Order: sequence, then structure tokens, then C-alpha cells
Amino acid sequence: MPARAYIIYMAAHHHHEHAGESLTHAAENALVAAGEQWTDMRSDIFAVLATFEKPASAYDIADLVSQKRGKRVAPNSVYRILDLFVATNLARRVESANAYIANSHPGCLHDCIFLICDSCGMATHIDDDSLTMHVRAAAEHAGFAEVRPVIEVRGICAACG
Amino acid sequence: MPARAYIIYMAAHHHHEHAGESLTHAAENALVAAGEQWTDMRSDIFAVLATFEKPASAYDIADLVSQKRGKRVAPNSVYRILDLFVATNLARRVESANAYIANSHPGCLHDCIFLICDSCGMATHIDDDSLTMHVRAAAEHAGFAEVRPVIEVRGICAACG
DNA sequence: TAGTCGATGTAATGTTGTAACGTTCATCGA
DNA sequence: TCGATGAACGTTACAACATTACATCGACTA
Repeated sequence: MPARAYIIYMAAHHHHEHAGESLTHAAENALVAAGEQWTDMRSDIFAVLATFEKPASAYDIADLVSQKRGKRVAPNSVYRILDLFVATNLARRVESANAYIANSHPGCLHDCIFLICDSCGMATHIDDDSLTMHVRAAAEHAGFAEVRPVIEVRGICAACG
Repeated sequence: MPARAYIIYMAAHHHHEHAGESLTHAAENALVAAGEQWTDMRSDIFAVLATFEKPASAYDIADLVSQKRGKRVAPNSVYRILDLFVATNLARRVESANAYIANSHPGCLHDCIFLICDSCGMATHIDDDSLTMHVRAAAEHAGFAEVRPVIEVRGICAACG
């Protein structure tokens, strides 16, 4: 296997890249499949999260959901549900931005690599299982268990550059 | 070049792994070499940072430096200097912990991979230039410039596992 | 000696995240 | 029917992390 094998920027299999309505349904299915309930609150929070182009902070989401419902929703509640989303792979936390982003293909597990633009804040993601497996392997080699890679790249995106 | 080439856990070259006194001197040299001043405040903050076993928050550092000086040092001042340290490679920010860690080999540039234990908070680091170069390459391929990888792994360390 | 520059101080405020506890509501067995 | 249970959500308060704006001080210098 040649070194070039590492220059694979997308996993070989196909994703359903959901958006809008379709994404919300995919999320609902995934959450129910995980044995959790799809409540109005969860639906609203996911919908708001999914409309963001950029990683959204829990407070951003709380504000919009509050508007949408005409009633204050505390950050607290948003965090609870975001944690659930992250645990069930409906959303990801972007550590270097203290923010969250909807997973556009829930049900499909990857260690994502996020690219975040320091200028416009936009985030895109790459799947390169080969690369992330090596990160996992390195961590396990060092004696770590229950490994959860956080791989993000800050920089200036093509549009801003 | 076989795929196994990626299973390299340490860079081939040798680091001077500084500690204590020696590390502080190395830091001073590096900072001066970068055209910055090595002031008392910077010295104190670096010294405190270097004594931490785990990534330290700016507030942790502010508290200890305040004690050491017998006079309150505001987080503000600490952040300023930490930013300088990060910019000059004397320290690193651990994004997933909102904390900082002294670079044990300043002057030597790497994209570090941090392993952080979710149980005890300890952080160790790995240098795998081959791996990080591929992360950089992937980001650049996606049109990103001024790329700054953030590669961290959360998990349970050998001691806690 | 006034100007300015880098470093630090001070105060206030903004942002992100958690803890503790209360309420509502559906379900379920006695 | 009644009370117990448990999940989801609400409310309040607070802790932790980070930034902004402006003031002060000392060194250097035009």
C-alpha cells in the first residue's frame, strides 16, 4: 500500500448528505433508533442548529429557539439537548470554537476533521478515516482508552483567502 | 514508502526535553530570539505554567502568580502574556480544555498531538510530523491557507484505565 | 522636555458552561 | 383510583473562561 493511500480526502462509501426537511427527518430517525424521544423541544433545537451555516454556540441557539417559541429557553436546556445530540451523533462539538454543528449524515460514524475559517467562521468537514485511524492508533499506543479524537484545523478558507 | 511509515510515534530527530531551571532558560532564549522582552512578569508566568503537571487555565495561573507576587495579577494580564507565549511557541493552548501548557522544547516547531485524560486531566504529547503533515495537506487541498492544526485526543490514560 | 512606545494595571463586561432543585406529564402496578 | 416512578423540561444561581477600553509607568528619543 503506497503512501499516496493517505491522500484520500473523502471516504470511499457514499453519504446521504441531508439538508433541511430531509436532514431533520434523518435526525429524528437516528434519535429514535438510539432509544431516545423526539420531542418538540429537541426538534426545534435541531432545526435551529441545522439552519446555521457556521458552528453555533449554545447561546445562539437558545436565542433563536426562544424567538421561535415566543418564550425564553434557558441555555441550560439547550446544553442538555446538545449533549444528547453529540452523544447520539446528531451533532458535533467544535472544540476550538466552543460551538456546535449539525451532523449532515447522522447514523454514519466518523471521526470528522473540521476546517474552521478564522476570518468568516465557516466550518467544513472532511472525512479521512485512514488519517483518523492513525490518530487513534497513536493514542492507543500511548496507553489511552475510550479514545475520542478532536481533529480541527484553523486557517483562512478559499473564499476569504 | 509503505503504509507502515505512518506508524511513527516520535519524530526521528532528538529534542532537548527541558525541565525546571533549564526550561525557563530555554524559554527566555527563545523569547529574546523572537525579539521580545523577558520581563519579570513573563518570567513568573512562565515559571508557574511550567510547574503545572496538567494544562493550566489562565485563572489558575493568575492565582498562583498573584500568590507568588503577593499582589493581585488580573487574568487579563495573564491572557496577554499567554497569547504571546503561544505566538512564540513557548506554550500551547489545549483547545479542548480551555487551558495552556508549557512547550518543553521551545524553539522546535511541531504540530503537537495532545492526549488528554478525561479522568485525571493529565496531558501528554506526541509528535508525529508525518501524521500532522497529512492533516495540513488535507486542509490545504480544501483551499485553506495559514493552516493551524488542532489535534487532540480525549480518552482515559494508562494510569487511570 | 514633550512624545511615543511597550508593558502592565484596573475595571467592567461579555461569553460559555454547570449545579441544584422544582414542575409537568405519561406510565404502570396495587 | 391512587400513588410511585422516571424522563423531559423549567428556573435560578453561579462558576469558569475571555475580552474590551482605558489608565499608568518607565525607557528611550526627537
